[in-house]
Amino acid sequence: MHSELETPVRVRFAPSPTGHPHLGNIRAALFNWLFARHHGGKFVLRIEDTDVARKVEGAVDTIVGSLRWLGLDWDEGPYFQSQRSATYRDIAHRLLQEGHTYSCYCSAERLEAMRQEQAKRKQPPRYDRRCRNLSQQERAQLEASGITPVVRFKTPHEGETTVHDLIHGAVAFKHATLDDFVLLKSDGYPTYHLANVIDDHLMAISHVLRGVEWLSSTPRHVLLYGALDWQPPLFAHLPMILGPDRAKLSKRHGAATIIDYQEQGYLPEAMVNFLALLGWSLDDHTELLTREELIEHFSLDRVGKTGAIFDKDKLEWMNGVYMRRLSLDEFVGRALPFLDRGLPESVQRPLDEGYVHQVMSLIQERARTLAEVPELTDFFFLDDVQYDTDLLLGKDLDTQSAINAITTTLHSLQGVAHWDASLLEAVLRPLAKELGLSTRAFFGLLRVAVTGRTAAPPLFQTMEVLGQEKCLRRLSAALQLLSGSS
RNA sequence: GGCGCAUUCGUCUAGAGGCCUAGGACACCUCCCUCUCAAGGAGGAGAUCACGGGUUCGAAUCCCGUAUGCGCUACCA
Repeated sequence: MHSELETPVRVRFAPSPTGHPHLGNIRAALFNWLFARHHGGKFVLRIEDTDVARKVEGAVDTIVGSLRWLGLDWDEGPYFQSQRSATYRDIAHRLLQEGHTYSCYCSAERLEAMRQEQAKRKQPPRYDRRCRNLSQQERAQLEASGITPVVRFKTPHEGETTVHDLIHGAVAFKHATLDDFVLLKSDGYPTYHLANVIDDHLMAISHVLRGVEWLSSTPRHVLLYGALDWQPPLFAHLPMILGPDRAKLSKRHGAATIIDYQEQGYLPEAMVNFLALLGWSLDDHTELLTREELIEHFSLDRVGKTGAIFDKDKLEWMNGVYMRRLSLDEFVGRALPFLDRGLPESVQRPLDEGYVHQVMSLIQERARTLAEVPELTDFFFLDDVQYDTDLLLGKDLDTQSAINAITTTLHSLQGVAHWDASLLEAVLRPLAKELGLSTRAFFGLLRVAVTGRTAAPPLFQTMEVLGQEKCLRRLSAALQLLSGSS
């Protein structure tokens, strides 16, 4: 075991481009990044694209895009394992010469049949090592038949390997429960086990921080390091992020990729804060931490062991907090793309920036995500508002008094010279009294008339932003509606 | 089936033998503020610390079993 003082911290995020990175992957990336930044070390990005068949087009772009969006900058890479085949072959060759591996000619069909047989007999499915002790002659024969072999590792039959995990402590695995795993596939590409060990060593990775689903294969890696006579890195297996059903998070659980959250209007800084708290905590009360605080305090010994269900409600709350903390300009800048995309077609583009500013100042503290900004504010941008006439009438407001109230309001507002919130309030509040209506009923009526909805930003400010002309027009329209229905 | 890991309020978590009649946060409920909605403030409900045995004067914390969940068990990563 080496000390942290002598070895510079180098960690890596090594996703495979077999799909878009989901929250679990990204959380692993975040922890690696935080660990690197905390220790002043390096964060390396490596793409593990050794599975040609499962490769997904565009996945690398999403990986890069996700990291960029969250601000997880890397110091080296991306390295692509698909471009390092020669290295893996060389080292596999060395392993073969040193007697740590052997070629296996078994067909997929035979392996499948073997596994079925084992399952039937309730035996653990494991390669039966048929090719491990082939005679020279048998080997030559198989070689001549044109079969391209895979290369397997000679796992010791006896003994055990103990993995020293920084989070879980010592975990022992009996060699008898491991099988002769494949190092080189018949297509010439290495398996994860080989490529991962070689690259981590060659790239001088000091700490491997990865999901706990890798814990079971770590003894194989440790065995490989031993065979190569290399010093293994330190391991830390991170707890899993679970779906609401407590199963490993996947596409089945709906929004699982980080890009989904970007589209749903979450702020990257909120996302980082939230993800950091999934499996890590500072103390018994701190929930909100800036990126700098996260870097300053992050440590492996405060990483938990238990899988965490992703709690979207809490994310929403946290996102709201971050949205409210933004300066108005900043908020407008972030909301603009969502408005552009989310507002009805009928709204004239480009949006008037000054007007957007005024509107945004009214809903900044009300929105929990950027994606809900358009629906929260569309009435500010539309020419007319549609709503159910019934909304105008409350429990203590009949049609006649509503008509009366709006008519009076229209009169009072017609001549208002300085259309601003305080003046509107100065005019309308006394009016409620005159009309014998509660402010609740009266302002509620006006709110529906002017915005088309029962929940909106404060009435007077809303009216100020909407402007005199639009307000009067909508008030008149409400009057029409009421007259028509009576 | 085998191997491994995990198990504290619905959820995220604090807790590293006495500070715990278990703390915080989200969600939920009530009240206050109030023109509605948010935000904010004050309260509330919510966990026999999976269960059973030990160890100890004393256990959520240590040990051993059991149960449950999850992961791995591929020429996937």
